[in-house]
Amino acid sequence: MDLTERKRRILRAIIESYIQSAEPVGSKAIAASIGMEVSSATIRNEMADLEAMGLLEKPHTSAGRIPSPKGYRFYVNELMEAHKLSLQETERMNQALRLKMQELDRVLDQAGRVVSQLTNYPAFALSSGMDKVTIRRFDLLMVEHNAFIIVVMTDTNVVRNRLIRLPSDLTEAQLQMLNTLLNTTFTGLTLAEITPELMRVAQHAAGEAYGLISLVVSFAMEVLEGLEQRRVHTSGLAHLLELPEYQSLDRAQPLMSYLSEDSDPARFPVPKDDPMRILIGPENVADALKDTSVVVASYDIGEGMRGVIGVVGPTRMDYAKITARLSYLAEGLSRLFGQGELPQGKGDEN
Amino acid sequence: MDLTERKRRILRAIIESYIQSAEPVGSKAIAASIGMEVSSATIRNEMADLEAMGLLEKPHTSAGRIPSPKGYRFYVNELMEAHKLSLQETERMNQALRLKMQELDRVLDQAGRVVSQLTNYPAFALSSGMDKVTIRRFDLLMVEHNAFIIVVMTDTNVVRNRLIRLPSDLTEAQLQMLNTLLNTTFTGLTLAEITPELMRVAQHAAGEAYGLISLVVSFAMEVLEGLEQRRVHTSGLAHLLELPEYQSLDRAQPLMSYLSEDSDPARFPVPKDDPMRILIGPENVADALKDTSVVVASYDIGEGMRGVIGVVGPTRMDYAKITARLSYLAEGLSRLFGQGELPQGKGDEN
DNA sequence: CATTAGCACTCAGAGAGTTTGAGTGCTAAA
DNA sequence: TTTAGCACTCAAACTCTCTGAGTGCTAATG
Repeated sequence: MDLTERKRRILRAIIESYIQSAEPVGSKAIAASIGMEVSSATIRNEMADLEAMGLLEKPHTSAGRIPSPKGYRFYVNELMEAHKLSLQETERMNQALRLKMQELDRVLDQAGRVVSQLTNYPAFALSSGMDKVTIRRFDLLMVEHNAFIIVVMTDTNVVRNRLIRLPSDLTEAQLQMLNTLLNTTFTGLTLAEITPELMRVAQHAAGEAYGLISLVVSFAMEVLEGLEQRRVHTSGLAHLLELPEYQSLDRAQPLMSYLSEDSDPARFPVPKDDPMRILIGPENVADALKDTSVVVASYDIGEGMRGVIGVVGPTRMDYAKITARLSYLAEGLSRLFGQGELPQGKGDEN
Repeated sequence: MDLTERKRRILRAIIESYIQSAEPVGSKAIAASIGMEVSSATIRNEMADLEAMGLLEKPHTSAGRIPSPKGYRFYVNELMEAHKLSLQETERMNQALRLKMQELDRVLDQAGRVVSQLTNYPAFALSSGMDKVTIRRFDLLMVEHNAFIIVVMTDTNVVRNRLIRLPSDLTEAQLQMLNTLLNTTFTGLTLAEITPELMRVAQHAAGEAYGLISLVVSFAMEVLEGLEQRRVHTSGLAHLLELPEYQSLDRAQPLMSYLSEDSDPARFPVPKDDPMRILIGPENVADALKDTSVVVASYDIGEGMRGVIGVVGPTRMDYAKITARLSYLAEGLSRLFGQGELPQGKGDEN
């Protein structure tokens, strides 16, 4: 798609004006806005050309033009200039990143929330799961004569624990034995490899403490399961209602519902290769997103996992600004706990 | 407030009709609905009386009547009959409760989500924090020569852990020493009692390993802090838009925003004594809730904490149904982990 | 040949006026 | 005390008209 320099300038002016105002743009306004010595009639001719190429469209005969999805795509690929982040903006994000991030879940939630506040669009955050995680070691800590703590660590350095209370008493020696048995039998196995047969064999070996084995192992399995699971967090949904395109309930409601039912991570696009991806209108697979745009960025969470944060908005969203912020934040997050090391030297992997 | 039996029946019929339809109720409809041998004119007279008492109001002269907040209050206190839960409903809730509940945070989230799905109204869930929690014990587990796990257990039986990686190596003996020092110095203290002076003393005692002390203790402090914190989860916001009273954006938007900014738990009402509380329209403190009703139930989370779940909706919400469901769920939650014991014998306190 | 001025044409949206019908309050009779 | 009857009210829906921003086309211009 080749365009003369003038057409490019006009297209760009139209898109940027429409991004601002959400109102169809007329030839006169453009003639005035670009500092060029051409009349509105000329602009009209150019606009007709751009429309013929499929880059613009008309809501109706006597309105101005609005960009088509194809137009946005061209803008994003060729016309858009990188948005410079203000000091204020980066400071805001840095501050958000510095928050105490205790659990992965909470980090995601937090990340989504920050993005949403920063962009004034709804945001979502999800983690892509892993399915070859194994348990690296078990530790059993005696607490009282009838209670102990299971500590389980995976090969991806995730540590989880649970307190177990028993109806009967337990000796330190028993616990020790159990511990050894667990570490020899159940380490290095993926969730799928922990079979009922294996369980039966282990229970047999455990003698008296055979009931405890299944207790501990089922906890370990829960942990592995939890790591496989992908969860989505959405936030800032209410921002939708502030946008002129969602003043009509008919348009807001379906999208709103779609985004709220955040149970299914599959419905959210995940960038394949690139760290950042923009999906404009019909480029989205999901029907409910057909006339919205989605910008997603991915970041390294360490432990072999990648996190994804994204923003959903009308097709006329300010791509330059959004991509700048999103990628800054994604980078920050990568840095933050991609290495398992926080700037302050806190290695939180819980 | 004394009413004749007939007035009671009429008021109840009006309220229940309005709960269903959200449309002002006319005298004729009522005359037909209650199986009574009276004409609409009589009903009109009675309605005029009820209006004089402040139980009903008119949106405008030529419309039917709608209940006033006072009317709802009367209904809730005296007229409402307990809603019977269907087998299907209880089954649905039981199923939700049976879900694997790993972390408190997730439980809250889940509880709110279930309520919201069950009632078709937005729901919120929050935990009221504790501030006299202390650390009961520390355990340090060596993982590699330069990494160990901190396991911390509070007097409320919450167990948390973190993996720490060090730039330098560490001996088992050092770790042992550290462990003892921590257990003698920092157990039994609330967050406020862990003073900088105490830290300095301990660091001095730790000799070589003085840097590690602050690492571990600051993690412990984070844990205590986390338990003090109250967090809110809202869900099902999109349901608002399905209701006729929120078809106008002007009404939906402020409420939506209010509920979305879930950072501040203070904005959500917490029932003081009763296990269940109903706040009708202006009975709410927050301005944004002035013409909505809120139903909240609290439940025991064990560990001396109480959880709160609630539903927000228009004043005409179906109080009978909502209270029934909410209290069933709250009871279930209390049972579920109030005792620290799950039905299946899983004592999850992570 | 590209550009421009001029003009007729289009059409969504705002505003004004009209109609409709559900519902009320009052009065007089049962 | 209840009821039938009737005049009255008023929001909501509908229709009609007007307005003005914006277009496309044509003919003139450099």
